[in-house]
Amino acid sequence: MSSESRKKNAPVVRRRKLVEGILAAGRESSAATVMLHTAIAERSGLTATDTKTIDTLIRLGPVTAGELAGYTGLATASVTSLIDRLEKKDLVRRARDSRDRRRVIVKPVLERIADCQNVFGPIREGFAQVLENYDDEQLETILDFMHRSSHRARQLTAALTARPSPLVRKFLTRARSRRAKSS
Amino acid sequence: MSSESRKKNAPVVRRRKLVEGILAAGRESSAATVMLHTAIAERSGLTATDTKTIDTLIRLGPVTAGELAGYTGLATASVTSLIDRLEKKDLVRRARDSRDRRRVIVKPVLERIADCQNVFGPIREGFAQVLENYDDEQLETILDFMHRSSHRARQLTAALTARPSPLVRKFLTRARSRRAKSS
DNA sequence: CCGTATATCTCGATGCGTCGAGATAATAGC
DNA sequence: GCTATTATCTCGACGCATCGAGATATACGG
Repeated sequence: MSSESRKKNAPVVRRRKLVEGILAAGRESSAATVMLHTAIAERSGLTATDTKTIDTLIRLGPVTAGELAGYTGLATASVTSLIDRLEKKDLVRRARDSRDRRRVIVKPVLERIADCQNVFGPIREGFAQVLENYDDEQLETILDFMHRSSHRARQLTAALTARPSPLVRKFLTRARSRRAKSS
Repeated sequence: MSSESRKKNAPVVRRRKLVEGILAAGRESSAATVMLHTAIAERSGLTATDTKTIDTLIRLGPVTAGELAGYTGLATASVTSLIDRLEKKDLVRRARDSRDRRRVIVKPVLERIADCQNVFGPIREGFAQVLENYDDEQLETILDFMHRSSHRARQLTAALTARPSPLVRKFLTRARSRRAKSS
């Protein structure tokens, strides 16, 4: 954990600066990431909710419409039209659960998604180029860092989305939009 | 730059795997980032455009309303209400250009922004913790990587946003939303 | 001064995502 | 089989960001 105590002396300052720099760079970087994703979504004619949903589906695989409502925090009615939108673009497909035929299973159409993100062609290549600047050991570090930081990002997201309770959340949402109007 | 030629042999495979892993992790990570930002924005009652604008202002400093229209790709009417929204929350302030009093200079209220992102308190701390896993040299690598990759992200965003010409873009935008409806 | 160009704003309209409430279909218990 | 429950969908309405067109204010050239 802490291995800075046996260093000379100024190194502590150096480290502080490093950490500071990375945190700043992190903000820049995530802003850039968001912009990039926005651009991609716009190109594909997707909304923020759409891309969020697709990301979720990629991570979790097929889920039911109800579960999607849970993950996205949307009303079931909204989820229906969300699925409609995505299905129209063939990014997901509806399938009925054979066990419980009321259920709708939403499956991501991975080829189409990857394809639609063939925007990702140039992007992939672009980032691959960036990686050429590092040796294997450094890449290990980077990989490890990405895992850790994205894990942490998810934790933080969950904490923020923190629905104190499924119902209170509704209440808060309403209060929020009202506030925005009146003020 | 390239120092892999004097390595043994199987390392090539290992490197391919590493790069592959990082690219995959990168997608995961940026998805997580987007989600986190969405959550933050929602908490603050901001729209995607709002946060994008704020990011722009942080990077560029004060700009005129017209320039904002350029950067965001919005109509001037939209920019007006955009500034209204942000000003209402005191995240930006209007100031008249003394040289040309027609101009409205939009200044980010950095304290308020940082404050509003005091959501960033926990976030900052969260990521700082992640950094404790690495020694100084590794942090250097990470910092360098973040700079390079966010720079690349901006390039790619610019390429995507690529307005073939200021006017054609309008046309494309219209075509896009129309497509979404008819289909 | 006076007309033209520029920068922003106002206003009314539109599109889109979301929601609540009720409808529909399928399951589960008795 | 009948009823209560669950999962999703349909419908109508609403909020909000965006837009186009015209209004207002300022700058610039003659």
